[in-house]
Amino acid sequence: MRAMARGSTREEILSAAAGLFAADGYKGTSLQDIAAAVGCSKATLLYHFATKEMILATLLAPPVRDLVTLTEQVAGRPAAEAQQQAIEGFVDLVLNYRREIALIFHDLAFLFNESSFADLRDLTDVLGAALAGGAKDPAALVKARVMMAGIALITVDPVEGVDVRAVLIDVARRALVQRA
Amino acid sequence: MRAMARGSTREEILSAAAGLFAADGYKGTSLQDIAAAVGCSKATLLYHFATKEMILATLLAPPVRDLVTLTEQVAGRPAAEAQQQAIEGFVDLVLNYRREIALIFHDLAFLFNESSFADLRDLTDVLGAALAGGAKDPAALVKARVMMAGIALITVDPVEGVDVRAVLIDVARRALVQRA
DNA sequence: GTCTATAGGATGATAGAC
DNA sequence: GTCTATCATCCTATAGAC
Repeated sequence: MRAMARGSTREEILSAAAGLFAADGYKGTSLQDIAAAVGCSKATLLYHFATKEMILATLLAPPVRDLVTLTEQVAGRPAAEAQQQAIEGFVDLVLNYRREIALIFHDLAFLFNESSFADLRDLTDVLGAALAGGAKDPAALVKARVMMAGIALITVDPVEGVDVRAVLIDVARRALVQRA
Repeated sequence: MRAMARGSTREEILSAAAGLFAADGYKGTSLQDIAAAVGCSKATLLYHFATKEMILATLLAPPVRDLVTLTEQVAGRPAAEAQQQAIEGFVDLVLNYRREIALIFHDLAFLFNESSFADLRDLTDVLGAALAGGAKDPAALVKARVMMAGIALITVDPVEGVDVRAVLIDVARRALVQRA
């Protein structure tokens, strides 16, 4: 047989890179790391992809494409309908591309896995339990985590003209507190 | 005067590092970058801090300390009371340490600022508007962003034994959809 | 298409003068 | 305490043989 049925080198590179980027982040992964995982040389990587960043761009192209599609679908619909569709569409998109999205947040994993900050996970688990309001089911814990992460992430890009504190508390209560 | 009243070199290093880590991430910031920002040599940095990681650890110590305090405070209280306190306490903690928390998520900023992915911000803005359900006020947009980020971040650390999709859709609806 | 070899530069950290 | 000079290592990317 001339070539292997599965996985041309190019696809093996993408697969290995996806795993390494998700585990160690983009900057935390070197061409050497990818080459070792694939079992080829760095030069081979750069034969198939012009630069390291092109590997990342190729990996992220499908989720970005789906995001474009989703935004097009919700555009111009009645607000309430668009909202429901945006919620379900975004959740599905995220679940379909877990690995690609996880690599965006690699520093989080880095921190949680560094020995010096190992307690962090325990701390957030305790806080998550409190946020779940005593509910012990996994669903409540997932919701608590979603809210912790979401609140933490608004720090990346501040918003003007709002009482951010009040808004964050409100959205967390809506999401987490049982209605009477 | 023997020494400057404000900012010993050590504190100038911490201040410069905080800004650079937040902007470019921990791995994306070199000792050289910090030294240039402070106006000293790399050797001076490493006189004050044993390693680069020690600079990060020093920076993160206060928020971690506050997180410990918060978890202690909610521990052993009635669930409903603990929940309210956890929500407010966590929001305040995040707002108090915006910069320190932002550095954890630097890859996000990296992606959004890379020219190849410049459209991403526009896309998420459109999706955020849809998630806000037609509401135009900044508060609704903040809530939409919180939910997008929170949902995206559950990919970092999957949960077992739940219908994740259903839970995510439920928490997003609770947080975002106006009640009748 | 894949390799070895290497260019050319940045990195974290150290040694030792002042 | 701060510096210059340097080490040893890593990095992305290229050149050229096969």
